[in-house]
Amino acid sequence: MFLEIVKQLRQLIQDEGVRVGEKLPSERELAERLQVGRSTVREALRSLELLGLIETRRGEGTFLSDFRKHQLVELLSTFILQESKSKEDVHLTRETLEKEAIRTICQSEQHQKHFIWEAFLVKLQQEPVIREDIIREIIIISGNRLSLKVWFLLKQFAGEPYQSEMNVEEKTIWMQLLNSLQNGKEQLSISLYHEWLFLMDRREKNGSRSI
Amino acid sequence: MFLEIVKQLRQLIQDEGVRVGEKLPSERELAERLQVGRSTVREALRSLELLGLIETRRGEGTFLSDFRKHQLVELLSTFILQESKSKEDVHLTRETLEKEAIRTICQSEQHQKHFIWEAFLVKLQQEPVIREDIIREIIIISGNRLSLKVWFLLKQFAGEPYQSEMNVEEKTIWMQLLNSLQNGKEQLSISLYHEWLFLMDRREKNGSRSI
DNA sequence: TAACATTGAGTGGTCAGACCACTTTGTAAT
DNA sequence: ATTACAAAGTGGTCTGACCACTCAATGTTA
Repeated sequence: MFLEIVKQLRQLIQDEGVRVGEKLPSERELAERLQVGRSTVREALRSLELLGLIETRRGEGTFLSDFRKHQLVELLSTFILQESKSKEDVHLTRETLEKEAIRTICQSEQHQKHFIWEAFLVKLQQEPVIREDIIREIIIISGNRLSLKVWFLLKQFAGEPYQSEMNVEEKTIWMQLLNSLQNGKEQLSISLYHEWLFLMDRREKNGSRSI
Repeated sequence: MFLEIVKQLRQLIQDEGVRVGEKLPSERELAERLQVGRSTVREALRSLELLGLIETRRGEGTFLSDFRKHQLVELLSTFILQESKSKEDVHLTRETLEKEAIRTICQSEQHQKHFIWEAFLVKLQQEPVIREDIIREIIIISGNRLSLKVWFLLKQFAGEPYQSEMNVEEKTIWMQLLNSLQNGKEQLSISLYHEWLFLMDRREKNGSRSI
């Protein structure tokens, strides 16, 4: 069973003391050492590669990669999102993550530290202001990397409105929201966020009011 | 690249409308249809198998399996969850989804319909009361299938506390929470939920107070 | 007719060998 | 010393060949 090979590979990596970034034995050598065919070794290696545990470079070899780069979310998303036909669900879940980021920021002491808002302010003041950039900044500030990853994926599925830029109305709201966040006013922040959503919604229905 | 084949396989599954438990085309047929060698198809299939997305039975064929059975968690958790920050992220994201479900229920008109609460009540009144079942019911009622799926995955990472049963204290809170939900009281519901989280937290630190 | 045994087609599991494209390294010519 | 070329090594892919197994059609027997 090729699962056995996966196991043996892990054992071999451990015994050999292969460290992150270092090279593994070649496929042909592994096949000989594990006493199996090369194709069997490859099936195991490709599985580990799909998981993001190893990295292969043609002509060079196979390397142990940093598993902090794991592709868990990416992988699962392709299978989860495929059946979730409802765009509405994607939207709602994405908005959930955004709102929670806002709440987290307000409830933590983070919002008091001025330097945190620097990047945010810069993005909001320069032209053009891309929605995606602003929201991403908010989630980064909230500090939950997993949320950020999930959000990033959902955003890709959500498509349009995020890739375009904010109009004057939206920017006004976000300036208020920034202020509200800095003062840790949760209720007000959420209200402003909802107000922004409402604006986006109307814009989408009315057609090309943007740009 | 074999990643391309993984992608194409997904597409094929979708186009063909293969459902969970049903049989996929044979490796030889797939090779012919995708215009690649059988070994390449196998590398892709074995990867999906390691993820638990398909199941192969010698002499019979390859079958689409329920993604909920995937062993990804077991495989990756040893690598990923070593940093305590990761664990915390998982917890927080999971709680985010749970809270949002509560909010959604309160804000919709759903909570007024009595029949919705039947399954919930049954689960809460019978013994033993498994935490996981209750929360799942809440998210189902909220109606966001995508959230449910993401939550399901995170729950597996979260591990312990969810698989055991509630004690008397917890059940009391949940009876109140149920009542609060039925009346659409958002603030109160969230407060009760937080109270429950606090209880779980304390229980975890104090050790084996449950069962 | 019913129960059993046999056979063959189809399937995944594995292997060996052959190319290909690419990278690295060693070697020879300049 | 630099450059140009050749060779070895590596992953990527395909082919064909077995094996072990399952299942269903077929044939055989009671």
